[in-house]
Amino acid sequence: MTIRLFNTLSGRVEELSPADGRTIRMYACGPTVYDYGHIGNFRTFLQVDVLRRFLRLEGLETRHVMNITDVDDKIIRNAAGAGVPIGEYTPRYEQAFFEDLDALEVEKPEIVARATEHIPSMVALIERLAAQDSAYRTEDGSWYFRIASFPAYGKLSKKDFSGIADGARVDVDEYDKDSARDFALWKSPKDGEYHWQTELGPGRPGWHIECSAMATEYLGDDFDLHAGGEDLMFPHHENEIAQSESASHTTFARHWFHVRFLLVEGRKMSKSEGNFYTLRDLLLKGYKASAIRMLLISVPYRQQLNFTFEGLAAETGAIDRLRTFHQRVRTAPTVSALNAELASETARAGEVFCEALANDLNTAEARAAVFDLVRAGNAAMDAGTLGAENVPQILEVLSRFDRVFAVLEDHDVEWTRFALDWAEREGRLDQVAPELLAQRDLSDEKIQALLDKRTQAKRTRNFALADQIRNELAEKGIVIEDWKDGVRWKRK
RNA sequence: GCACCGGUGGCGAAGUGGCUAACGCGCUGGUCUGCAAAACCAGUAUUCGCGGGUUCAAUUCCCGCCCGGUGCUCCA
Repeated sequence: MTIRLFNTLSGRVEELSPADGRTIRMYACGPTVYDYGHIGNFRTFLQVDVLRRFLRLEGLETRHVMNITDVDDKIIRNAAGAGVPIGEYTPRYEQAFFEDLDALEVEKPEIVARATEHIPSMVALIERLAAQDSAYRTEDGSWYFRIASFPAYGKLSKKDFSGIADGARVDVDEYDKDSARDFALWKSPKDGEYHWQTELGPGRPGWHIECSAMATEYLGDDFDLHAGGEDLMFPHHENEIAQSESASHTTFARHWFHVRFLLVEGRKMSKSEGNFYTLRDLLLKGYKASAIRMLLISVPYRQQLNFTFEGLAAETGAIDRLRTFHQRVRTAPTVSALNAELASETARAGEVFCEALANDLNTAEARAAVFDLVRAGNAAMDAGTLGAENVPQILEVLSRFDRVFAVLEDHDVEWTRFALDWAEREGRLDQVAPELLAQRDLSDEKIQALLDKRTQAKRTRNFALADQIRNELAEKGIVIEDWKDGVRWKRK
């Protein structure tokens, strides 16, 4: 199937295909590991995950590189504040980042590259630029990229810098560089800052150079796709293009994928608005990892998603319904005759699912197709017309769905427990929802004992006692369901 | 201020120059139940921010306005 995706560079929806016919070589800007990731960060990583999962569903391979920025101004500042070297400061946040990705079922890229482990590649790239006068050194020993040397500058973000590129020199004294727009490739150390001794002199890399160097090292001078949040378009990605193409004299990335920012409760997310949430904040409030994933991927990546707690609750319900259906299809009684109408609805759901994703990753339409199948399937099961042959067909579509959405398998309880353990270690139990805290002291055995007591009460028609036990458990977030074959319960 | 994107039912949203405007959640009713819960079924926008225009026909195209968001000195 032809996969069509919006390309920021051309401003149009275009076919995405691997240059070599089978492997998509892609680079996605990763995190700066100075703090815990927030839901805005994760929307981007999740949408890239949806893309790579879909590419693989379509039979392509992926060679996906993600960088870890483990040296930059914020890290240096925070590490200094904590009184530790940056090499001791960043690993815990990098680890936390990957734990969060695990909780969100984000597949790990084939290659994860740390900036601090690729200094020689960056130095080599800067030297190549310097050799052709695209880079220059300033008084203090820093190196800058000369934007005037790259006429195409601005082609990604559609900005016109021709006025500057004309060679008109801006005030040199103020910036100590030739043009105000020129950006740092290599920063000389200020009073005792951490630095590397290199052929360029002592210093540390600028932010943009790490991505250029690592992308090229693992993917070659030109590759298929480059991804990131919309804010990175300018200047970060523009600068990557300038550096890389100046050095290689070929196209850097052919396709550029940018994920839109989200709103939280209708407002832009910011610490001052009080609507800034990390993944862990939400888990401790009692929201499930799967619901967070579902909400963040269900709105197509170019739309401005409004992230709300009501939406989170809605997705929890939607996932329950899907999981219940999945289970029901596997265990429902069947008849020998194929339900032809259901078979054709199943086939259509499978087709629409892939077509929607192939059409610029329309996740909303894709999941709608699956819910259509859920309704049709349930109706057939209610009517007792589910054919034995219908079952594998439906399961195949669900499997297809889940290879991209990854929400059918229930790992929610373990991730919530993980977050609770983390909160305890960090002394953050005060941030945990009371319901979750109450549940912590409630072992499965205790719950079972209470349920037995309730069943006994019901048997003697002592409904007042039975309901009292049910209410007590409900207050602690334990939901009871009386089924024909016995009592089931779950942690809400 | 300049540039770009969006404004669809109670909420999140898909979509299209003309077919009953998807889907999820919620809500209402029903089946089931001691009552619930869960599950299932049914119903739930004469209408797509506001005003004008183009057209046989606009939510869908154009113009203006209002509102939200993003970028314009490294926030996904």
